[in-house]
Amino acid sequence: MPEIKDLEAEAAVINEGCTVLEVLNRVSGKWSIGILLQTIHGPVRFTELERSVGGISRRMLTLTLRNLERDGLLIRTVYPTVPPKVEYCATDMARELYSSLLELTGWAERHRETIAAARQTYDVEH
Amino acid sequence: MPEIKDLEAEAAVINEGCTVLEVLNRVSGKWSIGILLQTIHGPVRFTELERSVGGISRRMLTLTLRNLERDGLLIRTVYPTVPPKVEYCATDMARELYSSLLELTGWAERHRETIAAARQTYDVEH
DNA sequence: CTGGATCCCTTTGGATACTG
DNA sequence: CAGTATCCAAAGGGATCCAG
Repeated sequence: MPEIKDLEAEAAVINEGCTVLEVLNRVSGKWSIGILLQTIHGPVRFTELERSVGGISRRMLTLTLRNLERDGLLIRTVYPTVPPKVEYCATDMARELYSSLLELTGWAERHRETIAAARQTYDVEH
Repeated sequence: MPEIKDLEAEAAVINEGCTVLEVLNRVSGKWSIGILLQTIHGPVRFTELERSVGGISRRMLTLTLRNLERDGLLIRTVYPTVPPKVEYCATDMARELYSSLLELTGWAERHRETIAAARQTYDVEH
């Protein structure tokens, strides 16, 4: 069915798929987006995050912050005071990513009912 | 820092975050996007997918297909022949989702170098 | 051909205690 | 305050065998 040209396009699409997956892996963790949300309006401290991101454990907070920092989505600033003070703030790149993610929110809202209906149908038949 | 209005906006943002997470959970599996890609240009058979989506096991192919079907992203058509023939095809809703996901590809490409640099910096410091 | 069922390993994430 | 270290439970996913 597909011509040569189509196969080339197909290969490109597959590459796109890989990239999409890479992006998703950056933010698909259980807590990544929640943390990003909190840091997008300005610097936030560790303990603040621990409270505002409900239910997260210290370990996962640290791990997620490290990953986001490593991907250049978060800036970590240490103030050498006693007691220590550390602030996390989203980068411009992260804010831009967030905008793209809002696209997905739009999609979800537009199709909310269709999805619910599909679930309904599927579950009835199984 | 935030006024009342801002807190309201904040609450909305948090909800958005949840919705984004819901969407991501639909396609964040190891294979979901790869499968979606293959079914977006037309009906594809089970065995075709098994071959074209490299490295996937039968179990995961079945599971992922079921999830995508349940979310209304895939239509499963059974032809009551011998041997059986089943075709999977992306819905319009899925195609639309795919477009939104391409936004993320765009983001990734625009910031590819920045991300790599951040990785570099981070890894050197740790 | 299209799966379902089972077993097992790896990864992810939670709870808790400890430290500069 | 801001983590690190350790242990443990749950989920994700691969390999294999079986069935309509």
